[in-house]
Amino acid sequence: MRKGELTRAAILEVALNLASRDGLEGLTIGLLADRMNMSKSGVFAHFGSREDLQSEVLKLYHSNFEREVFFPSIKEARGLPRLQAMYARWIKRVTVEIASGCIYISGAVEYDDRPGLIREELAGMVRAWQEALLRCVEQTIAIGDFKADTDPHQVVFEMYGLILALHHDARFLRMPGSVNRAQTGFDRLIECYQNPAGRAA
Amino acid sequence: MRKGELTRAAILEVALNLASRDGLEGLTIGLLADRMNMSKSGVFAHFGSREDLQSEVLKLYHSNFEREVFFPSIKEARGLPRLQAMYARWIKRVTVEIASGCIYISGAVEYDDRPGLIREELAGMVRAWQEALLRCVEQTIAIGDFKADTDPHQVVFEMYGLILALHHDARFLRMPGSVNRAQTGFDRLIECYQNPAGRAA
DNA sequence: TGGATAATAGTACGAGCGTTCGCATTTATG
DNA sequence: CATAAATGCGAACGCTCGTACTATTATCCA
Repeated sequence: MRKGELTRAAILEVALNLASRDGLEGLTIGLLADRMNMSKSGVFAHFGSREDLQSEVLKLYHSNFEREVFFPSIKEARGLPRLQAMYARWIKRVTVEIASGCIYISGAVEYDDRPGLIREELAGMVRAWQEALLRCVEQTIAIGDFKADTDPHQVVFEMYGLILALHHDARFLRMPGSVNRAQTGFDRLIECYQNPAGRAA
Repeated sequence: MRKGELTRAAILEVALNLASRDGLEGLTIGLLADRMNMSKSGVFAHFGSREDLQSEVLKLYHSNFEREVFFPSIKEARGLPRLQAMYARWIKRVTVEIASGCIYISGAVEYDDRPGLIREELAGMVRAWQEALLRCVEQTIAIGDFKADTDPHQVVFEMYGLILALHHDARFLRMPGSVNRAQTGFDRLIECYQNPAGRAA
């Protein structure tokens, strides 16, 4: 019982690395077994199916994302400080993932036309993150850090775009300076929507 | 001689559709043969290898992109009008591709860590498009439509981000209103960088 | 420490992959 | 019309995939 859970966790960690590089659809039990110095069936026995394995990897990625980006940020003060913290931690994470790959981003492409459990789970997680951003922007408006006529969906849309561009230019095109551009774009975004009167609260 | 080139072109068109949906790596000779009502070997005989097939599909996609987006836009007047035309046609194309898939975008994820001919070709095309945008932005600055201290790379970066966000939200998350947000974001971008004095030319 | 149980290895299967090759058929040309 | 070339089919190869089933080995608890 104890040993099993241990190796299962070890398998999942290696699987997360492989899936980050090759995508969840590129994750293969054979390669995973090689990396673990185990037999295919030995690895497979820990999961009911490949889809199960993918789902567990996805959940692991999600909880890592929450731990590194979301949870630390909501400790910041509501409004602009919290929004900036979210974005800063997000960029920090994606910057690391330029080398390893980002499952939220690669998964969005892999599963944009592939129905099934993984697609639904992944879309749920991405939507949850966007909604967390949305709530934060709404609070930023309500507090008075952003202008009252700000469209919160628009802000989230553009934030996501900056991150996607960062991932694209840095990881695919290997372009230097992308991190700075993602930050500059966010600064300009804030400047545009910021309330000149300052917060009313 | 004649018949061969004809079916080859027909194969490439179907292959482009499949690759748009499933990605260039998801393109399979077996499925392609089914769609063509041909045998696998019959399809294969038109190309030296699968990589050749992928490369030809990619070139076909590229020339379609140029024909629909780039070439019509450079007929517009240099500066802001041309930049706006480029973006408008780009959005129009991606809007259609929300249903079919965009190979530039899916390919960027598929090949971000997969070295080889296809990666190099794809990266070259994407870089060429970004450089075309870059030149256009530089002209927009030189003409005086944009402020003189505008960073052209930053503008291209943000334009690309808006398109990526559009593709992500509309195709993966099936979110309505994404096209409008991509347009709104571009309008705000122009407003930020536009020269208040107007063009000096 | 012994016996139940969990964990892993080994093997095999059927399917799909890209690719090769020989043969039939269609096509274009003298 | 005949003939040479172009074209496509069918079968097979070696490989990898996910998965199922059976042994064997390691682990845990009484």
